[in-house]
Amino acid sequence: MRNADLEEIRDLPLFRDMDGDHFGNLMRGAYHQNFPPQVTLIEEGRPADFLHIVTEGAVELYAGWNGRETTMAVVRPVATFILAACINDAPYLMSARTMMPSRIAMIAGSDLRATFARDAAFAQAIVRELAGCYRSVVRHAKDLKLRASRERLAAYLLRHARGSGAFDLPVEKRTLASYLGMTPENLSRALKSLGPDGVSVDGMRVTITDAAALVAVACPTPLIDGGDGCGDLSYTGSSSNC
Amino acid sequence: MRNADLEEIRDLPLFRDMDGDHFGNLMRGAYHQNFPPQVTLIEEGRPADFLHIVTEGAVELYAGWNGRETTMAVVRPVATFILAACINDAPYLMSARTMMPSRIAMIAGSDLRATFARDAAFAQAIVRELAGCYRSVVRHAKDLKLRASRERLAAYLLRHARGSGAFDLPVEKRTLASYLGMTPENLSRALKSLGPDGVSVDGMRVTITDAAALVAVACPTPLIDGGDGCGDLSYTGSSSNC
DNA sequence: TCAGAAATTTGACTTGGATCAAGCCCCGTT
DNA sequence: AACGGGGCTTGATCCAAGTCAAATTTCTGA
Repeated sequence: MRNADLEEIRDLPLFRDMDGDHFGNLMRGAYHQNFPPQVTLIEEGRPADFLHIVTEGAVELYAGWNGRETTMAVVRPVATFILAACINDAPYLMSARTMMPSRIAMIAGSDLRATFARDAAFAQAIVRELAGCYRSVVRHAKDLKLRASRERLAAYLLRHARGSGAFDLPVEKRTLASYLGMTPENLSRALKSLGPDGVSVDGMRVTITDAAALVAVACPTPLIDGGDGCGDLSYTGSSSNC
Repeated sequence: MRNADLEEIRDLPLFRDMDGDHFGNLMRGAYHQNFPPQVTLIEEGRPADFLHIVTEGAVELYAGWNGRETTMAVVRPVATFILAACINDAPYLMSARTMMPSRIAMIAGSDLRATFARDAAFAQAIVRELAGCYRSVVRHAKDLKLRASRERLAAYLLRHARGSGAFDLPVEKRTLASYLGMTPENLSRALKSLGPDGVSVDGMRVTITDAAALVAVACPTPLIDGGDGCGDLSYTGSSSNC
């Protein structure tokens, strides 16, 4: 594994505070590979053999049932995913596929479990990580249960407008639709319907023309939209999606 | 605090393996109180001062937004709740109220954080607990996103039929409806509509008259319905709802 | 640069589920 | 036994969102 990659991984909150030797051991037993787009990395139901870390590209976490499929999250560098399944040595609850050419590091789940039993600092980091992930899914569930799809979309746009009033959607619209729990057709119409509420769309480019009006639709609250960290569709940086 | 209660709490997977002195210290700083029904124990948004443990009765975890409200889980003895908020020293994401006369133990969040930083076995137990809770909410989200309400209801009934074909609903129907993300009216109609699919209802009593037919509707799968532990509406025993 | 494929949008239509409004039933109280 | 209240059911209606189909734009690869 390249030194630059090792440093990036070491910098993650998950690994930052752990013992250096332990980190070294963990990484010695790790793989690091390039994958083309649209490759399935993980299939739900399979035993959780590896903790995955995206170092380049982007990975979609999704779940299926009875012929239907839904996007649960998108993971961007540098971040880990499916930590929880590895810790519990339980089957993955979500599948994962690359969305573009990606570079993925894989750490054996057994090594992970052995290490966190020995390294208190690592165990603490895992605790914080998992607690953050848990809260992130709770927010997602609240979003789904408490808001209508138009409101979810409005809130999503506000979460991503951060300061500047214009930004590019981080994923294809059909993926966004799936993440928000609606059909692409409905997303398209909902976007248009938000025109009078201060949203203008051109391709992937979204401009908030009237933040106050949009806020009135979305009623954003940190208890749903807030981030202590990981989770949302475009999250980039040092956190994980379990 | 009564010795019997202490032992019950000590028996939880969360506290079982930790150092005896640490457990003692934790409990010395803890409260244990009786509450009448319909008392609000926690309001979402408040700082997470205490880890709560139900030793008797039942507690509803719910969340609100913009005048709407939804039930997220019901916690029964002996189990903890809102662990994640305490660990992260972050605001509660859910409110909690007693559903009947209940007895609740409360452990100061600061004690909790101090102890898990010092006690590796405790940290490990927390890791497992949180991983289980995380997976439980992921299942809930998958249930909401992938199944229609009739299918969710069918799956719920199968989860609770465990062996015998008849059981009593563990909560009022309106609470069940809210948990399943539908209105009481819709639940009532959905229950009736499952008649031809092997469900007969009399008040709180549900009888599965044709499990195969119901399975055909629900398509149950461990990746949504499975339990590695906590979460569901009627879960009783040694686990938690973070 | 162009052909073909994929993604998005639009339109017409259907439907699952919400809403509103009675009415019913169970149950504990007086 | 009558009363009252809450929860549950039923019926009528409405609306958000899904489905199906076709047109259009965007992207991609030869």
